Amino acid sequence: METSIYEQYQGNKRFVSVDCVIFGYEDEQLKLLLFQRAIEPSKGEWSLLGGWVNANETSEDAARRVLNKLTGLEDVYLEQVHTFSNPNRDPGGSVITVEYYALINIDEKANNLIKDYGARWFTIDALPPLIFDHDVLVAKALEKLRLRSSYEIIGRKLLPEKFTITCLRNLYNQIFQRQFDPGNFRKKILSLKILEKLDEKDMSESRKGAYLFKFKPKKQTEFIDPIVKRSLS
Amino acid sequence: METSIYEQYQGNKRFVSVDCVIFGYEDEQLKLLLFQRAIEPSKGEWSLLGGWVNANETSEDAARRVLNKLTGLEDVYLEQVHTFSNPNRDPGGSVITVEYYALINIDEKANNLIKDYGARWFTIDALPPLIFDHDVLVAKALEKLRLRSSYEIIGRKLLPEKFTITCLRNLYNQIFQRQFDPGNFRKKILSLKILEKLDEKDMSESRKGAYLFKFKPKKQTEFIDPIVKRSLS
DNA sequence: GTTTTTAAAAGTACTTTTTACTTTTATATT
DNA sequence: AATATAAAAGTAAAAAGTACTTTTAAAAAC
Repeated sequence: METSIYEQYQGNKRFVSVDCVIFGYEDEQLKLLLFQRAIEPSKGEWSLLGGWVNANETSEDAARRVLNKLTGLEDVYLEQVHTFSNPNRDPGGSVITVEYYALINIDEKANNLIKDYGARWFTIDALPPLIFDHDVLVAKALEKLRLRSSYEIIGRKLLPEKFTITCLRNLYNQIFQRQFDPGNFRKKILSLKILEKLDEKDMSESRKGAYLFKFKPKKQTEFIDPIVKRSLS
Repeated sequence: METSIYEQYQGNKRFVSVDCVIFGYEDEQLKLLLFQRAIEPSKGEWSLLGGWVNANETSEDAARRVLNKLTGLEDVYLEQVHTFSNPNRDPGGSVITVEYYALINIDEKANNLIKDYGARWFTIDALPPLIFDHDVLVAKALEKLRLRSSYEIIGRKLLPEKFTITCLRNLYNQIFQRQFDPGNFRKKILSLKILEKLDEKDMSESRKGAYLFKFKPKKQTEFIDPIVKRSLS
């Protein structure tokens, strides 16, 4: 099947892996799921969820496969972040890795499976030291998550089905590590008309209670003006 | 050097290549450099510039290496776009490719070298059929170029050192395939204070002549508010 | 040498969006 | 019935965006 010109390069074939930066949202905190590495080198240290890409699958297939094995979740939201190919990044061999971030709703049965693998959720401002270049991967994923969040109201996959505007705002506060103005945030979000107001209220946060919303079915009007302007200025 | 756990996976090693979407700007047109593929399969058909990633280099090194070989240019602006890993995307073998786009100034000596390789510049709205999934790669690169151009005034690498505002506007017209309002574009660009007005004028486009500008040294104030708002709306 | 022509450059008025607030509201708790 | 709380609505000023018009500089035509 492979032609001769390809054969000459057999010696240059590389290991290909995926690494997943798994974001979750729990207790009003943006969290990240980390694992204690099961194999040498650096066995036992904290790392992102990784896995090999088999010869007959795409890197995204591989990411879904490892995510599913560890959490049981299907249909996880995945976005490719970047590919790292420094031959020395992994002391175990010349591994090229394709990075993804995943957004998952922590309030799912997933947590049981996660425990079996010695995984733990960490808040993003208190991460332990990570193996290899995984701190760089985390930074890159967060950057990409911020970029996406500024063009699209993410939350569909991180929040429970019903949520308050305050809850969504808090998620954005976490992602951007700043405090959005409650009134202005509400006005902006509602002006996008991507949420549907329900008759139910959440009474846990105030006397008055806050109406619950849910996302309208994903379709048109998904992308918007940047939520956060002035990228750097 | 490689540990046993890695060795088990030798069979899953993959060919790794890079593909470069090379953008240039000439005759007020955004162009793309394409090559007639030198090896089977699909020999002779138009394709992006590609090459193998050697075991001891990063994909970016590889991209720079092949770009330098074909154009003689150093310090080309490169941005990683996406990684494609469908095992069937290349009929010649299970090749995973890391895509980059490059911005180069066509008015350079490069063109001589380019000719030796049977390469040609095509305007982006009149591309020939491309091999494999290269049309997808082109679309992805253009999308990324647009995203970047909306946050940063690109042009440093595509335009000659001295240029008029009209010239920069035309580049943006090309990138976004729309007509920006001359007055508003000028006002916006100048408000960013990233350009330095020169005493020279370009007299080729009008009686009055247009002042030439150059980019201020790259430093602060590189990222800006989106130039193009309402990503999709 | 005056007029014409051209695109550059500046200006203008209007609309929309953002920002930093204040006020009102609904309801559990005191 | 009064109080306290965060939700929700409202408001006014500033900034930014948009769709234009006017003025300007200089080459070319008359």
